[in-house]
Amino acid sequence: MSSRAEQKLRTRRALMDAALAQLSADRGFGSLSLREVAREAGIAPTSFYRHFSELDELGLALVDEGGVALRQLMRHARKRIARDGSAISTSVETFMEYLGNNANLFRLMLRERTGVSKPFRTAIKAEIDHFATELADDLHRVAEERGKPLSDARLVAEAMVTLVFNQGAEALDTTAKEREELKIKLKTELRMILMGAQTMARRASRK
Amino acid sequence: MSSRAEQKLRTRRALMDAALAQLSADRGFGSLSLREVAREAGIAPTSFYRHFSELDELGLALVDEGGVALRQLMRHARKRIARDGSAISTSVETFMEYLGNNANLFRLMLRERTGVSKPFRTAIKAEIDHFATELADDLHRVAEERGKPLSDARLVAEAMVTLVFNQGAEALDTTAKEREELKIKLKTELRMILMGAQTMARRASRK
DNA sequence: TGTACATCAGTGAACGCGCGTTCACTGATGTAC
DNA sequence: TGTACATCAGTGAACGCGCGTTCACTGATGTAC
Repeated sequence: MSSRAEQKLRTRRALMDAALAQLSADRGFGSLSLREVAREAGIAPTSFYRHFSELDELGLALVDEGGVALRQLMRHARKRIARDGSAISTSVETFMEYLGNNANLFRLMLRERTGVSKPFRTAIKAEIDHFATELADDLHRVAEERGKPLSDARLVAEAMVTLVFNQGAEALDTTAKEREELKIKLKTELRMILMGAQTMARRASRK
Repeated sequence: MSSRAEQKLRTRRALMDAALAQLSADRGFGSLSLREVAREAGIAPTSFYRHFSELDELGLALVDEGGVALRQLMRHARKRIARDGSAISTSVETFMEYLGNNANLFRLMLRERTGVSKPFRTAIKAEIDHFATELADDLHRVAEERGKPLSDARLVAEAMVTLVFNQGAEALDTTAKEREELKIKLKTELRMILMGAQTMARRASRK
């Protein structure tokens, strides 16, 4: 690649990093300004347009990266589960690890998922949907392997994803100690859903 | 009350209603401006300060009203449950009814619950917390009455509230048909949690 | 390898806009006597 | 009941500010021959 093209990519990255760096519990993507992001990235406001046609386009590029992180997370969790067993506990641990290592990326995903911009909501919903679908497949497969049938794996997966993401959002700005408590709560909640779904499946087949 | 004081209250209400009226799927409280709300309420921008010291103060007044709506909702649901039984189904129906009748008030609560302003988050968390506490009490009481012990009623209540509020947020901008499907999903999810919690309690006591 | 030309990331000045907030004011309503 | 004064919700002009976006430009990098 030409050094000019490389430099362009570097500036693009600087813009995305600058936007990410501004996010916090009290700062959403919606409150960023193009001028501010450019300033933080060290370029003139007008140069922004060499990389994105508007600020939201940068945001959607970040959402894409968030989707990549989610898929990595799932791959990683599967490997660990294959090694250690204990699907729920390992999944929660892996999720919380990723959360900590990509705090602002997840912040963006978690907040804009229910945010004000339709393109953001749509893009993030698609990523989470994909996540839920993979989880549903896993649940189904494991249920077959263990001979413990499950009622409505897809619905179980969606409920789990809802709980995981909500607790994740809470975990973002808490102390390590509170985070440990959140993990325990979350694991218990997930186990309840799983047990409930197994019970419902058993009762349904007994009829 | 003096007619002057009455008039003041009327203007205050007009401001709050104007703000509420601007909310939608694509419009959060954070994107409102003081000037816009005043314009919509039919007063000069400067007059706004006769009623609130800043826009957020108006928003927090709306959150208070949201809290009142939540408590009404719970009272209403209890009455209907006492009459009709079927706690989960009746609760979900009542919740969705309230949601439809106070769409923008709930929109505010649901969105700002994870929003960018700390005072909003704190105030809404307190309202939802109160809601969860009451639900936990109910769950506990019913469990005793029916002789079906429950593992960790508070945690069950929190998980239920999370699921109800998330599906509620989704239900706000859907067709009547999709909303019916959401209700069914939600009821099933709540039953799974409840059953799971009962199963866990039984297993724990068997040891 | 050297030269002439094309590309294009980054620039700085300039624009019009809606914003929050201040200020001194007006005039209807309320109150004291 | 009438009068003189106090209160205060609502006003309009004015301010400075940061914003997104346009434009014609510069000069380093890339390319064709």
